[in-house]
Amino acid sequence: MSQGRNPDRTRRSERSRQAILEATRALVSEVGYGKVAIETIAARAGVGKQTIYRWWPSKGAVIFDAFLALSEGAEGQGAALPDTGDIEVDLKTVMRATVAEFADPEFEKPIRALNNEIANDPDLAAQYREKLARPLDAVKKERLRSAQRAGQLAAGADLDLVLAVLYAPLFQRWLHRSGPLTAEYADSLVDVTLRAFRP
Amino acid sequence: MSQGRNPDRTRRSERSRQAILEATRALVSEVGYGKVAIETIAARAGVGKQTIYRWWPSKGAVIFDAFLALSEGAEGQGAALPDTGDIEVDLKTVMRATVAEFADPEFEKPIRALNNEIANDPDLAAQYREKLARPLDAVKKERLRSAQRAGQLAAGADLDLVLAVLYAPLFQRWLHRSGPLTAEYADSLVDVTLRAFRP
Amino acid sequence: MSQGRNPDRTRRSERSRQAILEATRALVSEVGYGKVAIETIAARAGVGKQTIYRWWPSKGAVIFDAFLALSEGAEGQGAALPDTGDIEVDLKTVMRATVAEFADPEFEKPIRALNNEIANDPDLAAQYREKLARPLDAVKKERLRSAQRAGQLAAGADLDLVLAVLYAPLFQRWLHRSGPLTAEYADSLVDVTLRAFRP
Amino acid sequence: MSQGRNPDRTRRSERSRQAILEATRALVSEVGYGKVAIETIAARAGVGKQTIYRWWPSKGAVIFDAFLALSEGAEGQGAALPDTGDIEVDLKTVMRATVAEFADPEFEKPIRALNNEIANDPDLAAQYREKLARPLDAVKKERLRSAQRAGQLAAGADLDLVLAVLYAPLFQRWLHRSGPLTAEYADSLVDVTLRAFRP
DNA sequence: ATATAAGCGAGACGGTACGTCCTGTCTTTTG
DNA sequence: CAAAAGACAGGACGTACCGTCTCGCTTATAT
Repeated sequence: MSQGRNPDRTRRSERSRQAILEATRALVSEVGYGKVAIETIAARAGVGKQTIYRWWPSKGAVIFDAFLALSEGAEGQGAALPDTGDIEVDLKTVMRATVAEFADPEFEKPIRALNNEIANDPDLAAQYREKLARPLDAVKKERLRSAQRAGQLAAGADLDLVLAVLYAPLFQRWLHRSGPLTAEYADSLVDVTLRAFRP
Repeated sequence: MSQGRNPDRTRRSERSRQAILEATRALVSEVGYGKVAIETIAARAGVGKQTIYRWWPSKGAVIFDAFLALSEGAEGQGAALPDTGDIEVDLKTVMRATVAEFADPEFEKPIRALNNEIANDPDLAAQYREKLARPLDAVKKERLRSAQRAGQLAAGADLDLVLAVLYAPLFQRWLHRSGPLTAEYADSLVDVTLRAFRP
Repeated sequence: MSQGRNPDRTRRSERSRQAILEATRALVSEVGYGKVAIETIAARAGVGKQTIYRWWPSKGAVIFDAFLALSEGAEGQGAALPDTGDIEVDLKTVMRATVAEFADPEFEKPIRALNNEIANDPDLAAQYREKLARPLDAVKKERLRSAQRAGQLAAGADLDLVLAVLYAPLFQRWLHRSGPLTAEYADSLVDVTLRAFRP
Repeated sequence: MSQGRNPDRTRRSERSRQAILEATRALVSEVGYGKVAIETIAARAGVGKQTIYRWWPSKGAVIFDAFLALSEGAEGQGAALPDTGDIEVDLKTVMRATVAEFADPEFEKPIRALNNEIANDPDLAAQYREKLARPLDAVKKERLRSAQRAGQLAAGADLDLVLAVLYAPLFQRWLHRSGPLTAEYADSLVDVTLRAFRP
């Protein structure tokens, strides 16, 4: 199906849309989720408030979109996980990177903001799963399937469960600040997972 | 938060304190976390706003206290986990109960509210860990240690990690609504965990 | 405002013009002057907002035109005042009719709206005087001149002043609601005027 | 029974009330009635918007109060009209002063604003009549009664009607800008009135 | 037993932000 | 190719709460 120009007949201003998302990103990073006001976004974006309310149902939706849009390009490029042939090595590489990302104070506020929206709005959660989580998981599962083929992972393993065991503890530790996010922790999660799902 | 050791120290009105916590619980259940206003709590509790501000630093702290107080009794009573001698059976019992609790629509809003506070306020997160999570974890670890002694669990297993692998996937699925909370899911988490940490 | 002498000059849509004026009249009657919005007029008239802005400089001008247009026909027809030969009788007839008109709740809102525009916009006031007040006054003065010729009114009387004494008290009483608008009041104004200007 | 402290003691801030009225007066004079915004009044007065909405039902009421308050002192002092014994001389003095006042461009905007409110809000009109118009009329009627006693005015004259004939034409000329406000016009109104109501 | 001071209910205050409405301009689409 | 449809930046509306600040009143020591 040809991509083409957008045949949809909305008269929506792309310029304003971009300005709003950009201003939102900037403000969330600067003052944190709770203190971002629609009025401030509008002012910063040089946009009338109505233009925001016309296209988004809530502040949460704007913030969500702002960061969703940000990640939409990345996902296409970093399409595949490393595959050295050794699943343990590769997972540790990936998990350590994830740990580092979470630990980066720069991303702290935006990620918490995004998470907040997801946790409190079922609609946004659904969007998140479909547009962000699922594609990212697909990439990871691809690598896991490769490991299954290589006999490094149980053939019958439920890959969603594998991912949950791998990532959920890390996520929870970050969310509740219940412990330090270290490379060691990343490694031990990989170890546990591989032990649980070895052939 | 909940008052100090010496109750004679202050002239704080216990009646007002209870009314505030009770009103807060009711309001969170009725309208959800985001829409609870201090003014509404005060009105519902028949209390001046200042009485709230005098004793709690933020709305989050009130909500947090409201539910912390609720759980404070429970923890003492249900002190120990079942111990039939079979760790798999016992964990499945406990996990299924947890799943049921999360799935209960009645507790949906309060637990999300509480989680919200924890995720966004490091101070409350610390309190949560110390007053709620740690005691509950201690009880579970006790049962795990019993399993270690019985040779059903690796002797050297990091029990915090065991609990993380057991509970975090469930928590994340609930938080992000990424799947149904079923007894089957509970069971598979127990299976995975025991496989990862068998002697 | 109402269109120029040469109708071929512009490509203005007469259909739209009529629809706008009609919608304006309806809305003023329904919700009163203060609450009539250009957007509502446009919607009701099935017209783009721009079509209103293209031809009128302000909301006041539209409202003014709407009622000016309404009176434009009437003035030509009811060209002359009754002339029974007795100025007192005739003036009382006319004044009682005026009182009745003002007292009609149906015309309350439109007349107040029109007056509002006149009182607050010098340009509209000038138009009003020229297009509405002057012609109407001319008709009345004609009758007064007839009375002068009949020796019922001082020959040198300033007819503008006569009309002012006759009508201004009535107008003010209506505008400020400072008293009831009755036939008796109409009569006493005629009596006073004739006393002041008898030959 | 001792009077004591004021029992209907509201907690209303007199300071804020004054600041609001003062700011309103200033703004009406500066930008005219139509462009005064509640938000601007609040900002100028250093007051929260709610403090205005708490005590006044509408913008009109604030503006009305602002100018009512202004006139409240004056009325007590300038209690009596001049009484030289010659009603014609005294009325001309007073009417010329009134004409001068209306002609003063300084008072143009406030008086028009006040009139606007009265013309469009029956409640404010009632207040106006009672608090401003009636007391002022009472003073004038006192002088007219003195003239009746001196045989310069018909004993049975309806004094309200006398005042209407005297003032209404002037008021209407000012409101609709239908002619210049001159001393000559003032004089001729006095002449007409005295002719109509001579003994 | 009495003053005295803290805590209390109440609620006004200066503010910030909300979400809606309308203005007057500009752009796109349609008949 | 004119006009409807309607998006846009801007800004005021009136409401809801924030967190602070008196008010009088009650109550519970600490003289």
